[in-house]
Amino acid sequence: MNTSDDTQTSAPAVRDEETAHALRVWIALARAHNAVAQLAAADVARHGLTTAEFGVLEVLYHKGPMLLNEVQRRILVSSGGITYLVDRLEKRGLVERRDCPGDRRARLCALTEPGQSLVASIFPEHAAVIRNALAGLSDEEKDQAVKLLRGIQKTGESLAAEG
Amino acid sequence: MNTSDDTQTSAPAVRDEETAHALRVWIALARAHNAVAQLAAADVARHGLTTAEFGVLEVLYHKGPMLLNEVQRRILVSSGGITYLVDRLEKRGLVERRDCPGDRRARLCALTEPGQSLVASIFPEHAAVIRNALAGLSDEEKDQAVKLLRGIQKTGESLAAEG
DNA sequence: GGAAACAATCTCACTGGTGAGATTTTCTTC
DNA sequence: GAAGAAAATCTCACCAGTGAGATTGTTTCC
Repeated sequence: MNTSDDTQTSAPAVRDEETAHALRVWIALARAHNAVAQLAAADVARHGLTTAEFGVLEVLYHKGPMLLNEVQRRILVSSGGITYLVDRLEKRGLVERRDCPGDRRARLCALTEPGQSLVASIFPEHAAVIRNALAGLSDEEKDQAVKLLRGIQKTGESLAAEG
Repeated sequence: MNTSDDTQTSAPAVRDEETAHALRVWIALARAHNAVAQLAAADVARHGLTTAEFGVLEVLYHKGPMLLNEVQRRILVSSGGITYLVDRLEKRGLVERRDCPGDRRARLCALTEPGQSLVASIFPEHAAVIRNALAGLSDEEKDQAVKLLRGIQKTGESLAAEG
């Protein structure tokens, strides 16, 4: 990500410096995310799950039954995607749809008994994979990282919101 | 990502604490990445490009012609993916394949003249989008973030390498 | 209490990307 | 210098996920 050939632009050097810093962060962010995501994906793949599928199971495990809507927002897929995803999990008997008392448009999504015990058996191991992936950072560094990353998220999301 | 109900596990509290920290970092990393990736994708989409397509063009722009192989490693797609990606860009006349002098298995990939000027016109604007997305962090915080993220990447990649 | 705006889900055609294996060329080692 | 391992790319069948629009139900507001 070399910007040293931008000498023909009229932007002041300070701004170029800031841009260069920002691009470095973005590259580092993408690579770090990719590295961890690959480990996470490889781990859940051993149980025949994609990360999205595991995400659904995990959120239902920790938060209980939930509208499709909410699951969708939490795991960041499209409306068509959540239907497809829950269809797959339902076919495998890990999840079930229930009517939502008080709103007949909506469906609740809940773990079945087999789904419950699958997550219970997978999750601790998966958490250990994540712990190892981040073991290069001390707890203080992890706190720092969370703070910085949340700052990035916040700015990004507010920019996305305004268009 | 609530782990406070793990009281039945035999893991010591210290380890649980480390795991909880790690999970928080992983969540924050995923959300921050997603927020910036969405902005980046929306920006390049205005020119009819996906992020992967832009990635190819950008790396060729900054590093010059390159084996398909190298492009593939840099933008993190599969072998089938890079063929498909370069096919698409080639059909649009933004990129061309050339024979590699000295190795008849390999193909070089290079920007065409239109490709060159497209990237030249898009890149500064795109860099500005990234700068804005990360404007919530001071330059010192950006440096910190890069350091922490590279640490995560390194651990992740070495874990992936060993299996 | 009816109309219109809004909300939750689902359908469907499509696309970006994967991964195993095929093909061609190069490197290594005997 | 021949055989086999390794490398670079491509092919192809497949799949997860998207997004526009349809459907059904709810809320709001006159």
